[in-house]
Amino acid sequence: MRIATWNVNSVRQRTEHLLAYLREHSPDVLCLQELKCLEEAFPRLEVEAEGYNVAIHGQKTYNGVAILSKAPIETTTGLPGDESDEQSRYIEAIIPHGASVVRVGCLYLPNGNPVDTEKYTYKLAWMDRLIAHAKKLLTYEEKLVLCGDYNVIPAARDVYDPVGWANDALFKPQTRAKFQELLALGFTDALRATSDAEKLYTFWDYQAGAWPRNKGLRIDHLLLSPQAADRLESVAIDKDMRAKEKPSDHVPIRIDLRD
DNA sequence: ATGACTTGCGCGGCAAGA
Repeated sequence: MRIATWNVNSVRQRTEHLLAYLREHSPDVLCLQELKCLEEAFPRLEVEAEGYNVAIHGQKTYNGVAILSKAPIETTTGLPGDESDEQSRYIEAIIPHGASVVRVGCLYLPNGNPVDTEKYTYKLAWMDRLIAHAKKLLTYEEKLVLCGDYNVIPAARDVYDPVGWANDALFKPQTRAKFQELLALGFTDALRATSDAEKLYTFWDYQAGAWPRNKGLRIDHLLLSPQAADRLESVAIDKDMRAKEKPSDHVPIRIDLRD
C-alpha cells in the first residue's frame, strides 16, 4: 500500500500537478494540506475521474486538508481537544488494507511564527492536542500513519542552516522537544528509518533562490505506529515536483507498506 | 551580480506562509 502526503499550497493552483502525480505514482492514499479553499471549490470531479474517493475538511483562504483514497474511506474531521478551534488542520480516515485496516491522520501543524506571539502558543497547544490524540490512537494497536506538514525541523541535519534557524518556530528547542515527545510515544519517523543522509528536504522557499541553492527544510513527515513500521518497505521524496512550472513550495513524500 | 516569492481576496496592497 502506497501512502503519500503533500502540502499543495492551494489545490486550485496545483490541480494539474496533482492529477499528474496521481497518474504517475498511483498512491493508494494521498493526504493533502493547505487546500486554501472550501470543499465546494475543491476539484472533486477531476480527482474522482482518476479513481479516487475524496474527503475534504476545507476552509476559506487558509489551511484546509483532504484525504484521497482509491478504496472507500470512513473519515472524521478536526483535531480533538479544543472545540473553539476553527482552523481546518486535521482529517483522519480508516482505509481497508487486506484483511485489516490502516488508519491515516492527515495534519497541517501550525507554523507558529513569530515566536513571541499567540501564534507560537497556538502551535505548542496544537502539538499537545496531537500528542494526546496520538496516544489514544496508539492504544488501538492498528497500522497507523500520522502524516502531513508538521512544520517541525526534527534535527540539525534537516535544515540547510541550523544556526540561522535556531530561534524559528519550526526549529526552536521547545518545538523539537514536543516532536520528540510525540515520537517517544512509539512512532517511527519513516524517512529516518531508512536513511541518515543529510540534505533530505521536503520544502524550499520560493524566495532568494532557495531551490537552485538547495536551501531546504525537512518538515513533512510520516510517523508510523509499530504495526505500520513493521511493514515499511520504502520511502521516497518526490523532489522532481519542485522543479516543475508553478510548483508548490513543498514536495510529496511517500511510503510503501507491505500487504 | 550572491538572487524579496506565492497565495487569497478582490481590484489595492495586505496578511500569511516558513
